Amino acid sequence: MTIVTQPGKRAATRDTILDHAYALARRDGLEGLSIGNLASDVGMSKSGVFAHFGSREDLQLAVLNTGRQRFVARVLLPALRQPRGLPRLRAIVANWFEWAREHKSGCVLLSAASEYDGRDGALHDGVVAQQAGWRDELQKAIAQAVELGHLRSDTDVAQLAFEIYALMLGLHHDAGLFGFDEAGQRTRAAFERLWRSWQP
Amino acid sequence: MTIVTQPGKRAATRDTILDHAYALARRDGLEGLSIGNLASDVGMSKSGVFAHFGSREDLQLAVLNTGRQRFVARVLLPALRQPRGLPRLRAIVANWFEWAREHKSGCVLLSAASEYDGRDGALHDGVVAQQAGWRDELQKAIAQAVELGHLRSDTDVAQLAFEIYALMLGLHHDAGLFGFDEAGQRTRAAFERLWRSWQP
DNA sequence: ATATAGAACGAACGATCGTGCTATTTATGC
DNA sequence: GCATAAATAGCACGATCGTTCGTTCTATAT
Repeated sequence: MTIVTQPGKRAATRDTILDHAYALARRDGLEGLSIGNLASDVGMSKSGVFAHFGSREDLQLAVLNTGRQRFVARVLLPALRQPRGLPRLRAIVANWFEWAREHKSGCVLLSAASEYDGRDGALHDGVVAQQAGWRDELQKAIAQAVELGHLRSDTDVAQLAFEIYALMLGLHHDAGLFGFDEAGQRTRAAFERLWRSWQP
Repeated sequence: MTIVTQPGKRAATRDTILDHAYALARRDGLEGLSIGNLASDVGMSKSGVFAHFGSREDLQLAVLNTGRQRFVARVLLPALRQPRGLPRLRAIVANWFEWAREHKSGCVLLSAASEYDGRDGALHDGVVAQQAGWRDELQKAIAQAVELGHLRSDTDVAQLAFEIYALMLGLHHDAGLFGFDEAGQRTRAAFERLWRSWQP
């Protein structure tokens, strides 16, 4: 036989665990994630799950990384297939909007940001790195739109990135507490105003 | 003697506990708040602390309420001494800005919003009520500014409230992760643009 | 001063936490 | 098919969790 039966058996199980862990962390946050809970959710023993990560903190870091990967795959990568400049930037925002719709009941990345902003340690560092990296991607897309003349040439790139991010925070916040539909409308209206005010 | 020595001895102790609990919850969130930790922080026994609240959930609700009271006292009440309309609205934003500076290492109300947005129960309901109440106050102040002609007569009150709130979320977020100073600048710049675009 | 009520303590409970360690099962390489 | 290695289970540990209960201390009222 030997299609090298399971070269990634370990990795596959780990992915399954992370899949469940991600779902649990969406509800309870990374701090609310416990190995016992996760194990019974996956259908494994506590020690079986534990062996894949070595510590709870490493598990949390892995879940954070899972969130990062999924966000990039859902929001950034599809947008990179759009032409540089405003089309790509608007695609990022549109994909992000859909991400928020799919994650209105809890986003690991955002809850991690508020869980670890006031502490220190590996998770704090991981969250800051993730957020800084995403902000950087956002700024790159904005800068290209400025260079191509799709946005006003005096656009403050970091400022616009901040405002875009703030609106998405507002969307997540209101969607989680008051429902997605109204929050989505407000966010759309705000973005239209935002694009207009940076129009060349 | 009898100056009715301590009519509020119980209430005073409760306030002391809540003061410590509020500080701990700023760091660890309401979900990270534990009675044992709190007791040793206050310098009391676990059961002594527990007796003041009856359950952990009631303690968490009391801390949430403490946060609400402090926010109102710090942000809303001083602004109510300003004349109605734009002055009052700007005072609210300015006080809120200072609140964010003082709470850059963690705000109970905001972390509670992200901890309980995807669950149900008394804490979820409390958070939603608190947030809805604050949004309502914000809208009241905006509506007055519109009525007095300080803002464009076609201003969408709920929309402006959403955008103000989103900017403050951005401030909290960036201040916690990247430092207050830059986040503060961005927020100020965004507000100036915001006021201008709703100017009559 | 003494009786009474209130507040805080101390110990214990069952449960769960993260983390080791040792079997046992399962999959791989010859 | 068998030896070997990897993956998972089982069990136990110390710690901490929220909660209960009975006791002790403190402050009030007579």
